[in-house]
Amino acid sequence: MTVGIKDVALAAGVSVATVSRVIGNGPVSEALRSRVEDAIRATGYRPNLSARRLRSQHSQTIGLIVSDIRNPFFTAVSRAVEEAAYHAGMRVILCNSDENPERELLYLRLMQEERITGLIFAPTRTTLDGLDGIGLDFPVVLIDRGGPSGGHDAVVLDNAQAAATLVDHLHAQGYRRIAGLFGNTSTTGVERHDGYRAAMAARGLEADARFIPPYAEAAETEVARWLGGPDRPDAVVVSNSLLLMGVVKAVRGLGLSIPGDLALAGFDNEPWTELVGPGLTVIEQPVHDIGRTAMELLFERLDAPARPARKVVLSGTCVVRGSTAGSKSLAGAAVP
Amino acid sequence: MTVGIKDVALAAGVSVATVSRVIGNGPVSEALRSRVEDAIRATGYRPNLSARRLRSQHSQTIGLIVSDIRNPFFTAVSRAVEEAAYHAGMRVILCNSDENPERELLYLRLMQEERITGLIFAPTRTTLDGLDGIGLDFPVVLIDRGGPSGGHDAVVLDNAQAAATLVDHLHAQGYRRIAGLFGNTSTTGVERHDGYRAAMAARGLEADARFIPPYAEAAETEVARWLGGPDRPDAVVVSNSLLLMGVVKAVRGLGLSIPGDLALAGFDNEPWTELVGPGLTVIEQPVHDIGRTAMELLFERLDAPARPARKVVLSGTCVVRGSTAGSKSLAGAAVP
DNA sequence: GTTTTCAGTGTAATCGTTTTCAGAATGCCG
DNA sequence: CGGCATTCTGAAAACGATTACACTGAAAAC
Repeated sequence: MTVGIKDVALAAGVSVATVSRVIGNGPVSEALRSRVEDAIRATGYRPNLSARRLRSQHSQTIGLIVSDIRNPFFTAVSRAVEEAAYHAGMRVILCNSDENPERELLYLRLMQEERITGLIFAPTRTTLDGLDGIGLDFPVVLIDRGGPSGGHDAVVLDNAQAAATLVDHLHAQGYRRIAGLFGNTSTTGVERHDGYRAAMAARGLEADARFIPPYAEAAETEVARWLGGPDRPDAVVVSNSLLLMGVVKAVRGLGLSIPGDLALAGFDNEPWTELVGPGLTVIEQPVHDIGRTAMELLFERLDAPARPARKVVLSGTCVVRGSTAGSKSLAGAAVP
Repeated sequence: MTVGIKDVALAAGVSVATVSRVIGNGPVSEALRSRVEDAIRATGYRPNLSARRLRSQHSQTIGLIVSDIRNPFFTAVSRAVEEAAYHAGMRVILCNSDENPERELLYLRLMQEERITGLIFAPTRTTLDGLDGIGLDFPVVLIDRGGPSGGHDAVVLDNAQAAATLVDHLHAQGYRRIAGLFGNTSTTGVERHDGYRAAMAARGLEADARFIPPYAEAAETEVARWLGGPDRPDAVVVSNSLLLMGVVKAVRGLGLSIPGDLALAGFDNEPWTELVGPGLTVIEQPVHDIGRTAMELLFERLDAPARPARKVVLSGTCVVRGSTAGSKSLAGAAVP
């Protein structure tokens, strides 16, 4: 038989209300408080969170839905979120959607049943579009995928600018045939593509972009074909680290060198990017800040439900490494 | 006002019991069932999980405590666990202990308050020792760190054998001065060290092992010092991927080459190990199997609480890559 | 034709807390 | 010394579901 608040009350010779007040730091005389605390220790009492949540109507729980926790970006964000949550005395429910709208719906439903306090969510494009129609009764903060400033708070990277930075950097290093490889499920891919395209246009270069599914294998086969074809690029901007990995594999598979045969620039400064080949040039996202800011937005929203939605745009830092060191193209460009 | 089971009952013209039975697939006539289902849809009713758990005394929740979800090993395991859990209609509570015994205690307490059904746990050595004294009222399955076959179910890698495999492989490639670098917080470090030491002894080689805190930086400085010292090894067996990363950094920082100046063999076949330098030789752990097996053990334990504890030992696969390609030592060994 | 089953349904008790409300005790003031 | 805040404390009513139990009517068994 598990010990409940009644048993503690009995042991301490007080009412259950008093025990509850001791736990919740309510007004209790010192004498009783210590008697109750002794009783709690003696009985090994642990409050039942389900009962507590039911009665108090506070779940003290925030939901976190990401596409895949194995993506280091989300791993890092989730740690930041959890840290902030536990500091605020809250719990986190983590769900992996696998970029699958059905699973997202399933988990949104779960969140409602858990009566969560608020949600931090990195939705697919399809779910993002229908989000307002679902009738969620808790605030939502979008991360990573902001969308076109819908009615929700959001914290995102300045994707367009980051992509443009990479293009500019490659251009400055003398590369001209700069291709782009983007994931096709999230809005980040779209935004980064836009930035890429704009920067290319600004330089008077011809854009050559492809959208593919967010798997390393997809990138690998795509790039292998690309490098064998007629429109062979001499540099590639890659939309995320998973795809970047695929590209590296393809290049190595073909026995080509980085940056000699193909320069590479991507997103997410993961530890290994420093160690691969000459080091990979990447945009470093402020992952921890993203998680923390999302929690801040959420808390502020809970404080003031009526305030207009805000979108926080953080900018990334360009970490330059050997994978974009100039360049035979530079020499080539000097010829004519 | 949130809609409760009463509102649904009212809308459908039935009692709350009937609504509850519809939800729980209890015995209800077809006519009423569809009327209730319509009412649920119409009202947008979502059952309150706290209430349900309180009354039914089933939390349908399993706990998962790991040291750090950013460690790809645990990331992968957690996905496997979640997958199995959601298949069984259960939820997962994930906690990061950061290898900190205090936090572990904190989270164990949380688990009790959540009245979880069972726990999957990768404990530090200190917590493992005191685990029986805590009086947990749910079954525990240990992962990654089994300990000396305590009273708990566990699923672990055959660490000693895996480490020995790496030593044997390095020996076969002609290396003789084979050092070992191990994490000092978990039992895995200890077991891998034992395997390393035994294999070295069996070959008549002198072991040279060091235990360090589980951070890449620690490995980096340690190895930098090591390579500058008099006992400079020509190969290193490294206990986990975080440390392995540190070692690679150190070697590159010193401008040395792999495997020319130092051969490397480690644990965990993460995607990037294939891409670094000539590729890193590693022991691949069956991460997904570990998670799945842990859940299976847990379910079986729930079925049969009395059955004696079982320890499942899985073996890893040695993935050979360039970082252990033989070797100037081989030439050296041929001289005398 | 009467008695048993039995499937389907409703009523009310229950899970373990928090919280409202009212009462008891204390101190202060006039 | 009586009245009035002020502070603690306890009894009892929620919270929103599940489930034990009693009941109904129809079908089956005698």
